[in-house]
Amino acid sequence: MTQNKKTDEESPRAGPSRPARLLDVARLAKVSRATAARALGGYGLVTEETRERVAAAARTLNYRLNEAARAMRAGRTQVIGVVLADISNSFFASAARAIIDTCASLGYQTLIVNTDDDLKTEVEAVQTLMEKRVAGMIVVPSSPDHNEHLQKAGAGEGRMVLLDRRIADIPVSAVTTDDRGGAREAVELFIARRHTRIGLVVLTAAATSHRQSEPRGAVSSARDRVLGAREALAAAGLDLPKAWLRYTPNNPQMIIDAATSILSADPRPTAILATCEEIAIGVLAACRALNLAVGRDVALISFDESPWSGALTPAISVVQRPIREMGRAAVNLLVRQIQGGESGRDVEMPTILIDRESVFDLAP
Amino acid sequence: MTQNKKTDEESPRAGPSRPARLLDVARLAKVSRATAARALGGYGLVTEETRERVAAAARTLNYRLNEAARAMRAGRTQVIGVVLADISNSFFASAARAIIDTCASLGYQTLIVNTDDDLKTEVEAVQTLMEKRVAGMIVVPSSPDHNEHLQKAGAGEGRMVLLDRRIADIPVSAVTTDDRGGAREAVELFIARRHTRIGLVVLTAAATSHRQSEPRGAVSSARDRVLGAREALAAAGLDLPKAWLRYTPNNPQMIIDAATSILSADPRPTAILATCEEIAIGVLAACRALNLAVGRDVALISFDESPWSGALTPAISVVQRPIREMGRAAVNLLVRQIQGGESGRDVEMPTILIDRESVFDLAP
DNA sequence: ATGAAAGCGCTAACAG
DNA sequence: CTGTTAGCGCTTTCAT
Repeated sequence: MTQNKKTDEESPRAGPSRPARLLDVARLAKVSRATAARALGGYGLVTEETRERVAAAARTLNYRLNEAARAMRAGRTQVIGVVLADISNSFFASAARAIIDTCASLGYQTLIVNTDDDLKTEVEAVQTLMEKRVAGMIVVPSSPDHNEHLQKAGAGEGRMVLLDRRIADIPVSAVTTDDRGGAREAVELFIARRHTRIGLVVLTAAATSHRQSEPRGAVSSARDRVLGAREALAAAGLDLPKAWLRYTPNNPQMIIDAATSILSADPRPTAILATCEEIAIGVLAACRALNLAVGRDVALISFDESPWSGALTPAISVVQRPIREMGRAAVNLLVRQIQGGESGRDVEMPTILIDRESVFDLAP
Repeated sequence: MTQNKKTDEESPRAGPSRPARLLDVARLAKVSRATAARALGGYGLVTEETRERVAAAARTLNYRLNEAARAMRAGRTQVIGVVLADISNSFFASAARAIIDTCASLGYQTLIVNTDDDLKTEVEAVQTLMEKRVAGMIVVPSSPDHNEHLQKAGAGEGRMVLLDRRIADIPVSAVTTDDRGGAREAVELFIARRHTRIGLVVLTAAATSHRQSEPRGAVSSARDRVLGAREALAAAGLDLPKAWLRYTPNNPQMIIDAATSILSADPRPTAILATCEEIAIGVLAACRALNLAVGRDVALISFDESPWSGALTPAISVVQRPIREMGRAAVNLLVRQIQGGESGRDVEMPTILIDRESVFDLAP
């Protein structure tokens, strides 16, 4: 026991397989652990010469910081939590791609949770992520009303950024798109092509069956798109009868039913705005079943560009949103909050209307 | 300093916000940390009565194990790494959904890395994940040849399961589908509908420009699909001229070019098998540009069911693969390896041919 | 059956 | 400018 001081020296790690620790680096560089930490971490005071010796030692030993240890010490991890409805949905998948890559480039891991737009699952997910001491989270909120869990998480230690959907009156910044403007432009295009009977199929997590009136829990992006469409309609003195507006949850058959119901109205609309890719697919399916030709009998514009929209015959016109940029922006905003403590302000990104063949001109 | 023993007792954690530690639970239950750990962890010997007292204490304090501390102690995390080409691709997105959910239900986090099917990126990703001490990884290998990095990771501490693609001669189990059988059935359907000029567009990460001959780095799934198609062709005494077979990397324009080139051959095939969704989209686009109608001029079968395949006019026939089940199986296999030490064997799942309208009957 | 105590690898407050 | 040292919360011998 008297020789304990030398124990370190006498027990080099067994086998070359075991990864080097900070202590190993310090020893090789002939400095203390503290100095090595300072040199590597780039904080505190260290001579240039020492710094280099330590760096060299780290390189030869192929040293990599043990993140578990750091996380434990710091009481928080290098993980960013992402709470979204469903990663297999193409919008979220694209956003996730951007988020993951941006996080990786900034040294963060990304932990993804699917909620299927269920509020209870979301609350639990946020709770769990806080317990896991994530550095921050990016949340696509499933509801515009219930936000206590977001308040709590966003206000406290855990930083938060909302994606795709805003929530009024809470101090959490959001990255969204100009959904209202996008919808307005889309409807304006219909009108310019002389359509006057214009229908809307809207996806909402909140709707439990297809309905005409706006469901309570409609999320900001859905609401804004309806709002924008109504604006354009009103500006042209056009009406939006209840029979031409349907809300539907994200279920293939229910979407088809909603679209079918609109297209079976008398008179039926000659143009339809679909608030997302899933809706557009449902409209396509409904048209098929009703033997209506998109681009000839029914004009169609969908939100969100996807790989197939330009490949179909007719090619589908879309309101394109900068999904990758949104994901990137969300991460940057969040990381700035984590590191700098800045609150950061909301970001709203522009949409682009891509006019293809699905919007035909309705001769007068 | 003499009173140090009592320090613990005298300093309850500041504020109720700070999460409870094991020590807090132990104190409330009037046992030592060790006993509390045993009771909660369900190992070692503990009286039933003590166990219950500890459980109750944990419940009242809302205790949750600090994973960072556990990870540090254990030298490994509760994280499963997933290395795939691109999470925004619909096949991988669906697989990821299943993987994430299954992992979550088993208490694992999922860390996803995108490689864009680039070998160098993949090698780095595997390396990084090992350094992060993940419990195991699920890899979609970008190449059938270069596998030293997988060998090293899979053989050592880090457990590994391959997804979607096999690699010969390495002791790492894989979850795949019967791509060969699927392709065979697809071509047999073409033949049953009296098609004799059948073309193939194949996606390979390895191809640098579209080519007729099989590129060296073709991944097992791509190779098997070609193999299956050739089998069916051969069984019917049919030929596959070079002009009707193209390999292309995953780039929209290059895919369209490949499809266009096949459809411009003289004579041109009346049926085309697309090895994945992206290829199908490219074929659709090429047909559009060449003014050829799918389902009338060109029969089409694609691998992988997607939301739009049934909604198009004509509805597209597909070789459906059980993507969710594949993801689930991969996680289960991996976790069994992690926990039980079992090696686990390869899993090959069946495909289902869904016959819709894109395969018309070619009257003799 | 239970408790005391020794670390896992890292950081930071403090002393030189 | 550098070293000493004390933990972060958990697990796991080794005593009792």
